[in-house]
Amino acid sequence: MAYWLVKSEPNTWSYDQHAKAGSQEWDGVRNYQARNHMRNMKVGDRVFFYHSIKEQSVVGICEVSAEVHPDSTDDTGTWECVDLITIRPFTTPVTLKQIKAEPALAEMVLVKNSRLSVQPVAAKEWKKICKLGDTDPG
DNA sequence: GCCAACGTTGGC
DNA sequence: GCCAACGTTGGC
Repeated sequence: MAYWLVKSEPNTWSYDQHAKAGSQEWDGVRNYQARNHMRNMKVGDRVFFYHSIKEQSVVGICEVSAEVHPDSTDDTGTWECVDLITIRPFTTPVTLKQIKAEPALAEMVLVKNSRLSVQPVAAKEWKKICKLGDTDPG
């Protein structure tokens, strides 16, 4: 099983909104690197949900509920997306500040390339962040 | 609100 | 195919 991280501005689409929506397309991604990561996602992979801009913290865990398929909001046929379903919110959201302060997380894509909206997460990083958030990693 | 970093576009 | 210009993102 692989681990990932997706980003969203909570003003545009928040973890709570996604929780209410159930299994839901992760649409609107218009970046080739991000799309390529989504192409590699498998059903059951775990995904961190990160709130950018205002909150700047990892707020919850999702699971891939459908493999990559055409993005219904794109009529050019260029862009694809997966479906995600929320699993559990973090007991304590883990802030970007905490992540940057943690040497074991210095190599995270979130730190190195803050603009990439869909990114891989190493198993070690996954465990570490779950621990920081006092949340079950499974 | 500013600005740095990154990705994309388009002229040559 | 290169590179300058532009737009967008997101941390500060």
